[in-house]
Amino acid sequence: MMVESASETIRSAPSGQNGVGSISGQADGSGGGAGTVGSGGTGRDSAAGADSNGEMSPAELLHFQQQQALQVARQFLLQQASGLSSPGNNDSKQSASAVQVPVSVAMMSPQMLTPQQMQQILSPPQLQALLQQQQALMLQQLQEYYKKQQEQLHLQLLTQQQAGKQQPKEALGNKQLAFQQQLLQMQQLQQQHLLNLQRQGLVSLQPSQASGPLQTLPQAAVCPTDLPQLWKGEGAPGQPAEDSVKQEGLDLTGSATTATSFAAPPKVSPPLSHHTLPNGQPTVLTPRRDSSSHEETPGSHPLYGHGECKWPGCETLCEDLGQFIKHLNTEHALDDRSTAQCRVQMQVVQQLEIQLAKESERLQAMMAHLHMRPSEPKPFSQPLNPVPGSSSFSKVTISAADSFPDGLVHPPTSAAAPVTPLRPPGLSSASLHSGGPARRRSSDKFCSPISSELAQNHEFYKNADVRPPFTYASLIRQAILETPDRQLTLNEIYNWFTRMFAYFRRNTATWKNAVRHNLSLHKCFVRVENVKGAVWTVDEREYQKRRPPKMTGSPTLVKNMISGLSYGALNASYQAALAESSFPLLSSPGVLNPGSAGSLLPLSHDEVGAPVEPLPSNGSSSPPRLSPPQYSHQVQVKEEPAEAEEDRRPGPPLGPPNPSTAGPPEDRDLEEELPGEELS
DNA sequence: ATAAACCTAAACAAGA
DNA sequence: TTCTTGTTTAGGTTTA
Repeated sequence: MMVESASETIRSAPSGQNGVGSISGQADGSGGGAGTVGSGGTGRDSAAGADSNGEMSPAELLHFQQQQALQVARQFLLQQASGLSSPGNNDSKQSASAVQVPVSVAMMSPQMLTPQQMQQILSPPQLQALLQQQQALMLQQLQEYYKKQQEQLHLQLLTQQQAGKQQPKEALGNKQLAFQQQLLQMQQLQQQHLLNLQRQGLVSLQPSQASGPLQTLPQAAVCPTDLPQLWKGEGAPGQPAEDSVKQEGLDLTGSATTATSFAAPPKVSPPLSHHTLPNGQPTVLTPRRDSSSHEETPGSHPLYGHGECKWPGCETLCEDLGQFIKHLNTEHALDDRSTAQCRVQMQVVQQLEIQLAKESERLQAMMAHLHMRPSEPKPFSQPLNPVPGSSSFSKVTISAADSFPDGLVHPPTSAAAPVTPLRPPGLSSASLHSGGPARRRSSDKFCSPISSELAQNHEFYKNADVRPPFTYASLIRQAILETPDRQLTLNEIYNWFTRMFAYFRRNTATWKNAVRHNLSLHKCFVRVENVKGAVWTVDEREYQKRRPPKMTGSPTLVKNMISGLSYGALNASYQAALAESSFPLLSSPGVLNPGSAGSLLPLSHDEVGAPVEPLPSNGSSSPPRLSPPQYSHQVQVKEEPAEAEEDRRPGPPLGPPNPSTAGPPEDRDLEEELPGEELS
């Protein structure tokens, strides 16, 4: 930071006194002490306005993200349901990094949100951003999760063998020891067990139709009863059954324990635990028999993609399908480990379903509350239902040998699948892609077209008290560029903010200060003196200059963008980029039609992310701050003084969401550019 | 761990 | 004197 301002810091202000400590608070009182408090750690962004609002707590934010994640998960589920039936599809989809999102989702836990936050959640831009973020996050989580799962599985398996059904992993330590001792015996037992399983019916279970997510589990969970029994016989070195509870997720064996285990309800998500084990139904294991199943699918295999084995936690590289099959048969043969993994997978799926159901419910309630009728209660319910592909994963997936692999949570690699997310009626298509939690600057980083985003969600921002996911700088720039003259007085900028965003109708002191601060701080904003005052213009070159560093080449971003589900977003981005680069005004809805750009879709991240530089940025020395704007347009200083009035109101009681929207159509400039804006 | 980009708060100065 | 506009600092958060 110093750096930037440094150059200009020549100022010789006698600031000595101000120094640090002046605690005086003449300010608007909103932020009494240092901002510290208000912003509360992480969640800050959304809290931006938090000073007074202060609604978003870190936890809430987290929840928010989780919600988004669920959404993503749901989408994946839907996708699977719809197209997946054909294994082939999978392959194609897998092109991108296989994102196994769902799992991560399963690990999330719900929390409460305040109405306001909900609004935020629904904000298109935020949603979009959130989705993107979530994807990246999920990838990581998934990987980690798988690893852990595997480890746990292993341990648990061992444990179980030793102790018998009820043993919880807690005792792992002991169990391990015991395990070592009895390892041999165990193996033998295992073999027997496996044989039994095979006999019993590795055949898959029929996807029973579960009306609710939960039901699915029980049956699906099925694990061969015999197994437990066998293990039981072994007698484990004392392990209290109590612990079992903790395992919830992994409680594979559970079934054996059946009754007992149930007794102790898992703390977290009750449903899960019990799902595990219905009476022995061989189902689970079935899948494993991969060998047979794969063979069936000619050119591809659900567990094979991108040259590597998709078995949870495996990732072994296989040159071709043949090799993969071989690998599958050797490494993932029907053994205890594979079995356990299957069970885990089952659990994962079940958890996801449950979680999804819960979150869906909540989402619906939220949307209903916000008057945004989710036209899709069905979406998720579907998954739960016995829909062919997706529906109750647990059952279907697992049971059917073939489906099984697929059932593995790996989500169809997003990228490919054109997701048709559910969009709240009220939101524009653009909103869809918008993930959510978008960090405010995200848009900036993504070079996302603020203009397009704004154009498309104009109404939304105008009416919803949601903080726009753009930086002050980008907003200011947008405001300025939207005018014919490409110049605005400070007051006009203020007006633009309040007119365009409901959010900025509050806490005026705060954001206005921020606006002024940004104008002064960023070189891209050039102040031009006029007889009647001064106007601010944008030095596009400078503006563009500051972006590259952030955005370029961030693998993560790229990933996110690719896997970003909605290519709609890409389209929007692209369009916006174009619009921004060439003619900001183009951003008007009519011009930028998402649909039309469909063909452009296949952009590389680079294209999308790369800063659009309309100007021959030779990167040469950027003229110091006051250098004349190099923006193509000559800046002609306006004569007319800004009309100040309207905004002065400290907090224009926009109380209600619909506020002034109709608002002060003060700026004629704007209206010209964004016709229809005032319409609603 | 660090730097960069952002954000918020706040002190000040100049001018109306 | 008060308010607006600008400029700077400072400190905190997030992200790469």
